[in-house]
Amino acid sequence: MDDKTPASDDLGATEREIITTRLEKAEALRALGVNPFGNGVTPRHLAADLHARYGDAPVEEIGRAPGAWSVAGRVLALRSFGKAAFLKVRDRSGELQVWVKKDKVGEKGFEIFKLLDVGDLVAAEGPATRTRTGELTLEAAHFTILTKATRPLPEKWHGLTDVEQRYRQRYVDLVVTPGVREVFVKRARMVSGIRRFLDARGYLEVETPTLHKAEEAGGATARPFETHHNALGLDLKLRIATELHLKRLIVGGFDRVYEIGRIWRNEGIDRRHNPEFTSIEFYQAYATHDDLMQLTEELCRGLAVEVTGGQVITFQGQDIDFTPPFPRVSMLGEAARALGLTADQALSGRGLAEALARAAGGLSDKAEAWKLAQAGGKTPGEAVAVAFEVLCEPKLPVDRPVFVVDFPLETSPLSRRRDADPRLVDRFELFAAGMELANAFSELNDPADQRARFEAQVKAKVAGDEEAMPFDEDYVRALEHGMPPTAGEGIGIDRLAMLLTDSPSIRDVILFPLLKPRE
RNA sequence: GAGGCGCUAGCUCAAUGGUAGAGCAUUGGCCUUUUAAGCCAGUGGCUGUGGGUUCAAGUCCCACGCGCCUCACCA
Repeated sequence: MDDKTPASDDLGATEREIITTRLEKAEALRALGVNPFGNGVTPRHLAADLHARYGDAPVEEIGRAPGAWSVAGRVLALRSFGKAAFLKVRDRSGELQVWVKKDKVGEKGFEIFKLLDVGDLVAAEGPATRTRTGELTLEAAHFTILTKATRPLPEKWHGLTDVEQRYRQRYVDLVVTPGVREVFVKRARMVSGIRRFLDARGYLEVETPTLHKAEEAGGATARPFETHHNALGLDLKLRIATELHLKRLIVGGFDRVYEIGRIWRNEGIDRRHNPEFTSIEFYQAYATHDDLMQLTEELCRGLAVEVTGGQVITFQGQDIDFTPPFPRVSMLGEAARALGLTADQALSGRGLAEALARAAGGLSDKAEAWKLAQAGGKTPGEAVAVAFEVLCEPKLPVDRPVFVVDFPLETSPLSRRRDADPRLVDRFELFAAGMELANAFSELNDPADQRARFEAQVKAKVAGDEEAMPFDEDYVRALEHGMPPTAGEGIGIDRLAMLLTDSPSIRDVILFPLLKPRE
């Protein structure tokens, strides 16, 4: 095979033939004076412009004002009849049928057309009409090929069904798989909706470092990626959260800040986890976690309406009603109840180990039972969190988003203690469809308390907890300068996008999800 | 990290352990109102990779690779 064919050794004969033929057509186009990879052609219209102009107008009405339209896009289907053909052309706005006829486009235009393959990018100009089958159509007076596609698209009817290939070759997936493009359009609309929502409330969008020194890589419980700066000879970690820097900015006087950005966690991959994902964190001074609950309800309802058109969305067959207020479920209360204890007994640890063992004995799932029994050796707060996760989380309502409230102190190293009960913190998590979507709390701004919490984290790390936070001395120093009473929240953008686009896997809402290299 | 399932033509899929097939695409021919266009005739394969069992392996066994699902970890 000649040296113009890409990676010839890897090609089967069929594919080689297709590519070779298309490259020959590209040469033939050059012979006709058409650059098969030219540029400088700007269409004056979009497919949607014609649909908007004519709507359902009958052919006679279109004929009275057929216009002079100019569009460009990718050919998705080609039905040819010798001296005429119908093309399905798609641009960023939608699809439009283009009718190429020899007597309209002329000898040369038709010579160009004969070198067309499905997948090529073309430009067409001419009046609008409606064909006998009723489809709005651009009847080409001028036709040319702008870009020769040298590889074929997948089969027109079934498209690409191999999910691995869809993720690895997203450019093909976007062209041929119905709905994929819409998912990412919706995701973009969702993100811009969040920006508008917060901007309208006086928030400032900021950007904080993604390269963290070892002591900065906290703000969440997760294992970071490690990297290295050559010139500084400095080991660095990729951020696992934006939290600590954003709160430094609250100290600095930006009373309302948010950051939408990529974070990285060096952990497993599954339907709900990608190693890099996008979070939004926002912090509001002079607010409490109660204020943020209301804000979250308004935000989620608004996004549901904006992206799906209604307050009741459907996720994998399950209706979820985003009409506020969302139900509140007490982590402490429900966990204690499931254990047959009072809240005070659970928090003080009285009879807790026995209750955990009893509950574990009643479980058929051995892994879950083990997890529960192990919790007996932890602090009461940690045990309550485990008991809730094992015994209560599966029973959360499925037809509403749910706020889980009343978190124990021990699992919340950055949260402010509750005034009424310092064993608890003013924190909530938002759950929907079995996923944690958001996590928020009134922020701890007492530097001495924060110092103690960090010390506890360091102790846990020494004891083998790989996800415990490092001691961020500079963050404590910032608090010593005085952080106003503040509430903050983080939302998983990807998971919210899954929900609002009814996508079962996080890979369906990430354009290029991480996959192992082939071979 | 563990278990289950999958991997055959460019794409979508077939094939009791016995000569690897079809549709679409592609190539050639016919066709100026089609909607997965149609008709005729062709081309196209190291069956994910490497071992093994067998007279014979796409098929059975082992290992590996990649993916998906479930679980663990996690948001």
